[in-house]
Amino acid sequence: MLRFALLGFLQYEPKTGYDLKQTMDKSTNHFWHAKQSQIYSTLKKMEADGLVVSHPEPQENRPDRKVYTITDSGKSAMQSWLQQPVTKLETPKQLLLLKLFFSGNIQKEAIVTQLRLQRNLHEQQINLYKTESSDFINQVSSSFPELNRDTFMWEATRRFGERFERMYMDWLDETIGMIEKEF
Amino acid sequence: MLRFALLGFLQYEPKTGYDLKQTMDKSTNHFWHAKQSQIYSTLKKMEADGLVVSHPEPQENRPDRKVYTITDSGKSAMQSWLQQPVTKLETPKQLLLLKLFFSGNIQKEAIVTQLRLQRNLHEQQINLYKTESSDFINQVSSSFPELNRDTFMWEATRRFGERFERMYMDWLDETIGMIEKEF
DNA sequence: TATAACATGTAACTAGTTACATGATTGG
DNA sequence: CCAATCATGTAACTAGTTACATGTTATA
Repeated sequence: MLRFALLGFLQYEPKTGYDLKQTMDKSTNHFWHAKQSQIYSTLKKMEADGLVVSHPEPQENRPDRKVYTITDSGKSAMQSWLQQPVTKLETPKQLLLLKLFFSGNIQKEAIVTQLRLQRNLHEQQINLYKTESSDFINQVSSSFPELNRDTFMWEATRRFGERFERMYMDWLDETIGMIEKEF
Repeated sequence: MLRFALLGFLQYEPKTGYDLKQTMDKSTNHFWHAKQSQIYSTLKKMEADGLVVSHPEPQENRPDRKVYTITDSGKSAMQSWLQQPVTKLETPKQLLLLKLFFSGNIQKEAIVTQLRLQRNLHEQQINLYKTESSDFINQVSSSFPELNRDTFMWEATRRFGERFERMYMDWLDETIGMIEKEF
């Protein structure tokens, strides 16, 4: 599926594997991420499949930049993927919940410490959504008003992130409270 | 990580790969799942690593049941895993958000249809949490009061699921509303 | 009559992670 | 002087999915 994330970004403009990593880290990171090495190898396969083409851009004292451009075939693959309905729920793997599920014989204090640590992490994350992510989207939408339908969607995913973190923190607070009282 | 899910269940009683699949599907499915084939191959590796041992149980007209029992080494591996803090946030891959992120050029109606379909799926899921999951936990906790610390944790993960689905539905409703009005 | 439940697994594949290798430039 | 940024990639690995293979018994 990473290929569709990459195609999505290449629809805006040609980019290198390195650029794509930066872009993903700044934008889709909270619902789609990839390591640099996976991006490089996926781009290679995508070129073999005719979804993108690469052109080397020579540089001094650096490896050439390898700039990937989406092809017509890539564009239509992307559009048909976007049209396809998502008919199943995703049940992503959540390490913390797995650990908690089997923590019946762990001391109260250790569990509370574990959950408080998570609470801090989620608090940091919600702040990022409210500041950095929000600022970035506002900046693009005021600089490029023609992208308003795109930024609308970016904002929708940002709102999801914010709601998710809020929900997670509320659940942690509730659970920590219950453990302290009842466990 | 699947190994720890399997070890967790084997702490209660010896089980076959087939049993473990049934158990996971009924309990941890919303935060940890695996295919039957992955469970079989993971158990094999776990036996090679000394975390479990298997004993064949002959049956008539059926393949032998291969019953796995957790070893002392498996028990201590599980306990030390449970003690380890989770220090990073997980950012699981979410296909729907990825698709939505790149849906700026898709017709309004197609997006709304996509999101309404999701809404139905999440509504079904929240109902499962409120009925089946809840009933199962209540049943175990009244039949086996000695497992009350375990069922407390199961219930905590169930509440997470319920809150997650509630949040997801609220976000979908908000987003559908905004698309209908502003997009 | 067919399909679900029981019960095992292998093989081939895709996806993703970790570690390694190279090497210049810029900023603290 | 050290770390970060720029820029590419390969190799070995772990994790997970899909498809195949086998065969009985109970239920609808």
